Amino acid sequence: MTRRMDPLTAEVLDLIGTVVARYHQEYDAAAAVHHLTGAQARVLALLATDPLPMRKIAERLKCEPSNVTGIVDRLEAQGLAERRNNPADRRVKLAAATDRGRATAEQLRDSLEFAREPLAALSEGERGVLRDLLARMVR
Amino acid sequence: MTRRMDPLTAEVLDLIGTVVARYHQEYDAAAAVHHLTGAQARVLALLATDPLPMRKIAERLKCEPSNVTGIVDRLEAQGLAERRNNPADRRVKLAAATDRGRATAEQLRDSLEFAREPLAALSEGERGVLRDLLARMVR
DNA sequence: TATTGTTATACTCTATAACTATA
DNA sequence: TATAGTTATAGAGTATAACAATA
Repeated sequence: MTRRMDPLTAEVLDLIGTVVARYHQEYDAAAAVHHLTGAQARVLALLATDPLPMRKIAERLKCEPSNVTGIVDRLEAQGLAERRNNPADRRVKLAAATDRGRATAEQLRDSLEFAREPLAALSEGERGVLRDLLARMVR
Repeated sequence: MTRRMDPLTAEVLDLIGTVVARYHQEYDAAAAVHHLTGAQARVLALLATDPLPMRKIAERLKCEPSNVTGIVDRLEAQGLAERRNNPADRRVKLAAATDRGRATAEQLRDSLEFAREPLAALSEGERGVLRDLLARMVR
């Protein structure tokens, strides 16, 4: 059922594994500065753009809705998010970032060292090439 | 203390975020086929190459040594790994993959859909460019 | 009846601290 | 004393199943 892959693809895959590991380290460290876990920071980043029903957050995170309850609870406990009722459908609760939550999300995004150190090693032209290749991979 | 980043860098960072998310989905799904969690699969992949002291595994995973105990316990319970004594230093325990463990690790690696579908969208020349850019990012 | 969010439960991963057996 | 591994503990994320409120 499995298939061998060519050496170049294996090499790229290995590098992506390294990038993935590095990305998580940096992301979690940046989140920890604000006393947030990675999952909490990810949800806060989602809410910073727009309020979202709990169910939609679960879809974005690709996890079960029951898990979102706890994550939003912890954001709420830190005053970074709040739950709002939806008059149009009273079953729905909208999670929304507070002003402090939005400010934290912005700081978090701007402080991602990952964006600077590793990417700074590339010229602007090379970053453009990288963008195009990644975009086609992810498409 | 934070600094704005240029739009191109932000775009690349976003793409990397997408790649990271996709990578984890695929990796965890591939691991689940073998009744393994992501962490267990990662340790098994390490052991497939060479036996390692518990302490070294923790360093590679960048986690505390106490966590490795449980992960290796679960691999051992499935007959995929075993602990061996080190005669040279009897404090050390070497975790080693069993034959079944090595076979599982190989299947796991070859079954990584991530390597095929997204990377297949690129030509061999493009994969080479991607490898070089990622290698320079990662150093 | 179906859907939204929550609660209850159990498992894994994580860090911290204390313990053991070696060195 | 110091080091390797374990145990104990607590917090967080995860899936599953059952539940209340609402549609």
